[in-house]
Amino acid sequence: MTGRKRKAAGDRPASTKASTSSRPSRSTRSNNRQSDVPDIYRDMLVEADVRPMSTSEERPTKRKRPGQRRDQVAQYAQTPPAKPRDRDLVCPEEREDEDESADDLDFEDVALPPATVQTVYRDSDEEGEEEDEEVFEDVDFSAHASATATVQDNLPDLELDLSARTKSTHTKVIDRRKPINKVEKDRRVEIHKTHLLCLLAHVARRNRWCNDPQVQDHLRPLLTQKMVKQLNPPSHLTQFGRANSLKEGLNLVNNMFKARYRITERGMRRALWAETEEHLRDYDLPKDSEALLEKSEFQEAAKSLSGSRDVGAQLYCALLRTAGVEARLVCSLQPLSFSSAGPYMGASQKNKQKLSLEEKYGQLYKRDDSLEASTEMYAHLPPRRRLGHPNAAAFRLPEAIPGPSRQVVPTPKKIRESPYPVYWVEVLDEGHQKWQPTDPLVTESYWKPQKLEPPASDRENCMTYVVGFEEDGVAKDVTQRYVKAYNAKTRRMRIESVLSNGERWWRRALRAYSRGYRSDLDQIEANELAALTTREPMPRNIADFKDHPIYALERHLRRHEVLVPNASPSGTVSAGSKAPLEKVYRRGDVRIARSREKWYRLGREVRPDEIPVKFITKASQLHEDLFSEEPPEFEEGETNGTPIYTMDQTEVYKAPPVVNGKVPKNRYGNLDLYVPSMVPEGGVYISDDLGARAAFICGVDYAPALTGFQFSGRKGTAVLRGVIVAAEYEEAVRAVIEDLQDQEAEMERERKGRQALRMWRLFLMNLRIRQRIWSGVDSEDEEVESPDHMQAEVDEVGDEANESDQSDDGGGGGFEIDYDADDGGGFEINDDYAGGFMID
DNA sequence: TAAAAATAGC
DNA sequence: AATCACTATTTTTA
Repeated sequence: MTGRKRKAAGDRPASTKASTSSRPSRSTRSNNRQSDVPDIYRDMLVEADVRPMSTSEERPTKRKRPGQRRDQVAQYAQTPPAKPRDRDLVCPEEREDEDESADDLDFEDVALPPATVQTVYRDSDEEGEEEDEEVFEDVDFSAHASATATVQDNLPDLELDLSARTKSTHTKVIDRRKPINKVEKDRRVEIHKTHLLCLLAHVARRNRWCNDPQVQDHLRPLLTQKMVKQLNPPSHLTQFGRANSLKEGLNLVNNMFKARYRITERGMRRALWAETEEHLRDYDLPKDSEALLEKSEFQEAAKSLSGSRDVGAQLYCALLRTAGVEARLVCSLQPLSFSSAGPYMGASQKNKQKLSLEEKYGQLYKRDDSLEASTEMYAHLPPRRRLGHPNAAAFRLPEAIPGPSRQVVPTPKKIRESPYPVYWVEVLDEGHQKWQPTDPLVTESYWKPQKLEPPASDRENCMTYVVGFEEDGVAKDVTQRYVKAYNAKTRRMRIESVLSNGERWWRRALRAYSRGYRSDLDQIEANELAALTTREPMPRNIADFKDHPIYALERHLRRHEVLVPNASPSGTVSAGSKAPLEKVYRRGDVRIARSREKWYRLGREVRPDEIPVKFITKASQLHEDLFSEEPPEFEEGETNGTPIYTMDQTEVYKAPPVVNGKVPKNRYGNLDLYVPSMVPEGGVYISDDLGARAAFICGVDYAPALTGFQFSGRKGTAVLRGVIVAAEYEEAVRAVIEDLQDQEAEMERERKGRQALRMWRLFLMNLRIRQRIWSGVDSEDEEVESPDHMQAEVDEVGDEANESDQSDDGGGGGFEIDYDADDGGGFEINDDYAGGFMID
C-alpha cells in the first residue's frame, strides 16, 4: 500500500523535474520548488491539474482523466480483496454516512452508481486508509519549515495550464442560457480548489515565519514591560479580569503598532477572472504590490516595519507571539471564484461600475497606469510571479481609466485598498477559552468579529474561507465566526456548495495542517462555530432560500422533491412587500421521491396500494403541453406523469427465496442484485467473475448477479458481476474458484514463460544471423563464440518456443522473425519476462 | 437615487 | 437519466 502512494506521489514530479531542467533559466528554482511542495500536496496538485509551467510543451492537449483513473484501478486491482464483502454493494447514500472518516485519496467526484463496478478500487482505497491517515498526521511542521509552495501575492507558484481548454470555451458562447457548460464549470472548480491549496500553503509559510527568532528579535524592542504584563495576566484574576487585561494590552500594542508600521505596498486582493486572453496578457500587477518572497525579506520588513498590510498583520502576529500571547495568523483566502458570476474586467457595462467603485476607493488605480515602464521592476521575476494564472487571473483597472490619470504621481502614495483586511490575528482569551480577533492596521479593532466581513459589493475582498494558523502550524477554518450569513450567502461561494464531497475535500485540505487529535479548546471552538451557524437568522429574501441547508421553499423544490405530509412551516417570507406570503419549511421536511423502478434499483419496493405523492411529467410532454396550450388531461387518479413515492411508502425488497438449491431468476436469466439486501433468502452472493464457471463446474444452479448498469451515451448495458448460489453450495463453489484462480495464475506464468522464450529465440536468432554475416568479414579463424554451440542453443530454444506458439496462436512458426509479437517487439526484456524464463 | 432583489426569458 | 443556470430587465427598498 505504501508503494502505491509513493508511486503516485513520486512518478509525476520526477518526470516534470526532468523536463524542467531542460530549461536552464528556471531550472534551479523549479527544482527547488519541486521539493518545496509537501508530499501531501503533491497528489492534490497533480489531481488538481497543476503542473509546472515548463512542461507545457510535452503535455498532451487533452487530458484524459478516465484513462488515468483506469490505470489506478488496474494498479489497485492487483491486490484483490480477500473476501467479498457486503460493502461491495452499498448504495451511495448509506455509504456516505458510514464512511464519514474514510477520506479517500481521490479528489474527483466519482458519482458512484448504485451498484458498482468501481468497488474494486473503492475497496483498495479503504484498505489504504490508515496509511493515508498516518501520512497526513505525521506531517512535521518544523521539518517542512522551508518546504512549501512559494506564493506571491495571491498567485500560486505552480501554474495551471489550461490554455487548450480555455480557448475552446472562450471563443464559442452559443447558448445564452448556458454560457457555462459543465466542462467549463468543472474547470473552474478545479482552479478554485488548486488556488485554495496554494493559498493555504502560502499562509502556512507566512505563519511559520512569524515564529522566526530573528523576526521576533527585531520586534521585541517594540514591546514595553507594561504591554507584556497586560497581555499575560496572572491566572489568579477572574475570567473578566484576565480578558480585560488582555484587551488593554492589545489596545496598547495595537496603537503602537499602527503608529510604527508603514504600509508601503499593496496586499493581497481577491483574484478575479479575466474575460479574454488579451486582458490577461496585458495584465500586470500594480507596481506597489507586495513583492516579498523570501524569509530574509520578511526579516527585513520586521526590521524596517514597513511593507504591505498583510505583512503588517503577520509581523503583528509575530509580535504578539513574542509577547507570549497565543496568537493565530488569520487569513481570509481570496481564491478565484468558481461561479462565473463574479466580477470581470472589460465588459462595457461593468466599466461604469468600476469607475464608480474607483471613486469610492479613491484614486487608487491611477498610479497603476504609470507603471507600464515599471515592468522591469518585476523583470527579474519569472512571469508567473507577475500574473495570477496564465489564463485565469485578476482584473486590472487601468484600462478603463482615461488618459489624464496616466501621469506619474511620485509622491507619498496613500494606498487605498479594501477597507477590510485580508490578514488579521486572533488571540486566545484564556479565561473564556475563546479566540478573539484583533486587527490593528485596517479596521483598528479588536474583539469585534463582526467588523471584519466586507460587504458583498467589495470587489477586492471577498470573505469565503477564513483560516487561522496557530503557532504550531495547525490550521482552523473559522469562517463562521466572521460571516453573518454563512448558510445563506457564504456557503454558496464555497466548495461545499458545488461538490458533493466538497466538505470532505476541504476537511482533507486542512488536514494537512491538523494536529492529529482534538483538544478541548478545539471542541469548544467547534461548538461555538456550529452554534453561530445554527443561530443564523432566517433569510429575508427569496433568493437566499434557494439551496439553503436549513430552510426550503416550496417554489424551490426540485422536480422529484416533495414535502412530508405533516410538514409545518417554520416561518414565512414574501417576495417584496406586496407579494403573497410564502411558507418556509425545514429542509429536513423535504423528501426525495422516486419512481417504482428507481426504488427497486435501491433494493426497495413500493408497498401495494400506496398513493403516489406526486406525478412527474417528462420534459418532452411538458413541452408538448406548452405548445398545445391545452390543459393536460387529468383523469381521476391517472395522469400522464410518472408516479413517484417517498421512502416511507416503500419497504425492503425481498427476493423470492432459494428453494432446494434452485435460484430464482429474472426473465434474462439473471438475478437483480443492486444492493446486498437483494440477495434472496437461502442464497449467497459470490462476487467473483469466476463464479459462473465455478458454479457450472460444480453443477449447481446459479444466477449471474446483475449489479447495475453502465451508461455510455443513451443506452445502458447491464453489469454482471459474480453469481448467486444456494448457501449450501457456497463452500464448494469457492473452493472451485480458488482452484480456477490457481490454474489461471499457472497459465499466466506459462504464458509469460513462453513469451520469454520467444524473446530469447528472437534474440539468439538475431545473434546467429549477425554472426553469420560477420563470420566472412573478420579473420576467418578468429571466432569469439563457437557457432556450433550457438546453433545448438538456438535450435533448442526455438523448438520449444515454436511448440508453444503453435499451441497458442498458431502464428510465428518456422524461422520467420515475428516482429509483430503482441507483447512488444524489440529486446526489452524486463524482469517479468526474465523471471518467467528463469523459473522455468 | 442607488443598490438589492425579483422576474422574465427559451 | 435528467437538468436549471445565467443575463438583462423590472421592481422594490433604504
